[in-house]
Amino acid sequence: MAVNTQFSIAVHILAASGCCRGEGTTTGKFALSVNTSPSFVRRVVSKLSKAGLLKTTTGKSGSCGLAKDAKMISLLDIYRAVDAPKAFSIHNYPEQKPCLVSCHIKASLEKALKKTQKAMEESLSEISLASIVTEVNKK
Amino acid sequence: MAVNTQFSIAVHILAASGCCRGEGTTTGKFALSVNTSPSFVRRVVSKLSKAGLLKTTTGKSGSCGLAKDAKMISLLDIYRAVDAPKAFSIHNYPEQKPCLVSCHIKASLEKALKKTQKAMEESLSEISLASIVTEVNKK
DNA sequence: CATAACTGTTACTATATTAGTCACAGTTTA
DNA sequence: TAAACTGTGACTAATATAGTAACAGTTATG
Repeated sequence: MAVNTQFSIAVHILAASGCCRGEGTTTGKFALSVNTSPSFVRRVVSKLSKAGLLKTTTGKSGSCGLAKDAKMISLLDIYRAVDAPKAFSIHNYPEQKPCLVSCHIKASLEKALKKTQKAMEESLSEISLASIVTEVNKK
Repeated sequence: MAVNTQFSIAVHILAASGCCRGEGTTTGKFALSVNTSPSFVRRVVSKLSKAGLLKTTTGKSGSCGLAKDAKMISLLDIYRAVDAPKAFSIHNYPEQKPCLVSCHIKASLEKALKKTQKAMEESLSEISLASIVTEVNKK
């Protein structure tokens, strides 16, 4: 379970908010659709709301709706909103002085992986929520 | 700790194997350099060995050495050798029949994320172990 | 005005993945 | 034959994440 699924849950919630206009788009309904607890959904919704992707109204008959056009929301926006962990993590440890590798590998690796992270984020930025919604509706 | 650091440790080990020719490249030495236990290093070494990236000799004065030229080893090779987790994981749950999104989102998302995973792997394949070694030696 | 039905948030528990440790079998050199 | 390696398996510890419950705050509606 130690794998972050918030990103995919977030996409699900946003897609549902985009598709099911009119019907009750509440965290309770989402929880059923995603098959998790309303509380967990609310936690994700809260992040999306703070990131300006989702607009929520409180009170009775409160609901969730996209804050902007689905075309204007990329998967990268969602990725950042839930602040998913980096693709790679570099192990951290004190440098062992006599060892050249031990002292310098971290910087070298970080530099290299920054490129990879960027490649991934660029790819995410090219996929819009709208394309996901279209795909879902097509079937 | 539920973050996979084996990849970066693997790179460290391979870099050390490339740099420190001659000196004792044993799992014990690596453990000091990486600041972890010899046993854990051996587990990673074992994977790298099976993947054909590292050549080990057993017995007294056994050691580790690159199985091929550092130029011929990409970070993608290493990534695959330690079988690091995918960049994204899609949450799994039973489909909720009446909900269109619940039934179709998974396939749509998988398709989209496959692109991203591929972008990441392509980026990794463009970085060679040799470039890391050069970087380390430069300093 | 009271109640019902939402969101937003905190605190706590359960679970799964990963690293760390120990132990020992197998191998090879001296 | 002993010493010093690799290779593995079993077990424990640490930690990130999901799951759960409880409650405060908000708003529509009778």
